[in-house]
Amino acid sequence: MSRTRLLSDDVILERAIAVFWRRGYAGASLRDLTEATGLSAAALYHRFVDKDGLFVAALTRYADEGLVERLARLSAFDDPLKAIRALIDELIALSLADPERRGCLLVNTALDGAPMSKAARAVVLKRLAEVEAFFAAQLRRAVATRLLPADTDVPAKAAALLGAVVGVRVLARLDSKAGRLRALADHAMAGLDAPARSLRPKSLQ
Amino acid sequence: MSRTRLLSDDVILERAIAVFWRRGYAGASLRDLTEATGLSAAALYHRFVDKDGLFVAALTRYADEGLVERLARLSAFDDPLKAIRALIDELIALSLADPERRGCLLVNTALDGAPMSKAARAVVLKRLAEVEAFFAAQLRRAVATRLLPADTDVPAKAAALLGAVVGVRVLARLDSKAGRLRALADHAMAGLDAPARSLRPKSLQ
DNA sequence: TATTTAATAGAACGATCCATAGAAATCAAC
DNA sequence: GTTGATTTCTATGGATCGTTCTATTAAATA
Repeated sequence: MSRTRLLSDDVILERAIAVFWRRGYAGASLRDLTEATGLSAAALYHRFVDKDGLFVAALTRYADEGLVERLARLSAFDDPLKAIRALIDELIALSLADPERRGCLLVNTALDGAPMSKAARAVVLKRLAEVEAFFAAQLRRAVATRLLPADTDVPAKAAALLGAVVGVRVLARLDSKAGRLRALADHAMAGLDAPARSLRPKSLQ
Repeated sequence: MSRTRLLSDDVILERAIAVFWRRGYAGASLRDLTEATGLSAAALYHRFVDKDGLFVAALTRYADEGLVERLARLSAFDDPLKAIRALIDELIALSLADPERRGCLLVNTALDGAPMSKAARAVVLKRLAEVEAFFAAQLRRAVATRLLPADTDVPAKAAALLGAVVGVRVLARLDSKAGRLRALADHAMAGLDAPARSLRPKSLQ
């Protein structure tokens, strides 16, 4: 009963993601967005209310696209530790494959200081929490199958792994050769079956 | 032979740092900066040429203030591994002590997508490289004194530690209880004397 | 075909952006 | 007190910001 849309939401968001990814929220102007999407500002506003609405939609789609399938697929691995390592390796490969070195839109947004909506922040928190939950689930499996010691502090290790992933994504934005990122991954995995002990200062024990 | 300055560069940069830290580069308007510093835009431009000049000066001062003394002091530790751990712990304490949860200005800037000068990016790269160099130096000492195995891959481990620090700074911006950050630190230290082995997928060895 | 309804574009909005020009203010040297 | 150098403020420039108004287009329904 109405005019058909020239562009699907999919296409628009795909193009908007590229802009936000490259420029950040505050750095992405409406002009950038209209040029990239091929839609007028009025049309964008008609669909997404305002700039922040478009941003939240873009963020959500970015996570849906890059995270959901990946976590589901890796969760099906027989070896939970290999699932963890595979996730990190895939994110490294993604980072290295991007000639623009844009890192991860979610992580970039987490550090974006520009004033933005609570909704946008909430998306970031929720999606990173999904990654952490994935790690926790795999670690629990690993403990259950005795791949890791029974006294493993699963939440702590899951948080540490999330930190490692974030580290990879940030370093990937700087310059970082492939070797550095892999070193980070190796280090993160090595820390799993090596409970903190000798290296921890006495004062902190 | 001229009019005396109302405010020292120290004071101005201190206040400008607070603005850039809270808002990011693109998010910090000249209005924000003039209000925070108490100086007119013209006066700021007279001293720092343009917004980016002020930003670079602020970034540099931020690093000089937070990094130089700290790295020098910790380098004097007898135990190099304790020096590493102390740096991480101090950064965690700093992160937790900030009620605004602004993280680290250098790391935030590294991820800031907004168009900014090469000079600003260069400052970030240089200062984070200093942290990595500190880690590398301590690791070399640790190897020399047999605290770590002789075959330790120092550059790889240094990069991994830098990644851990970055991870701490990012997670600290999200919500992150103290426990999560300490878990990350524990994990990072644990990975040091545990060379990657069993957990590394066969395909990657 | 006429009507309805959503999607779109163009033009313009006020606000704010970064930046500058010119004058006023201040202090040291003479 | 005059001169000269420098800092500062006021005022404002043009550009761009995010947003909205109005009108047009195109498809679905009647």
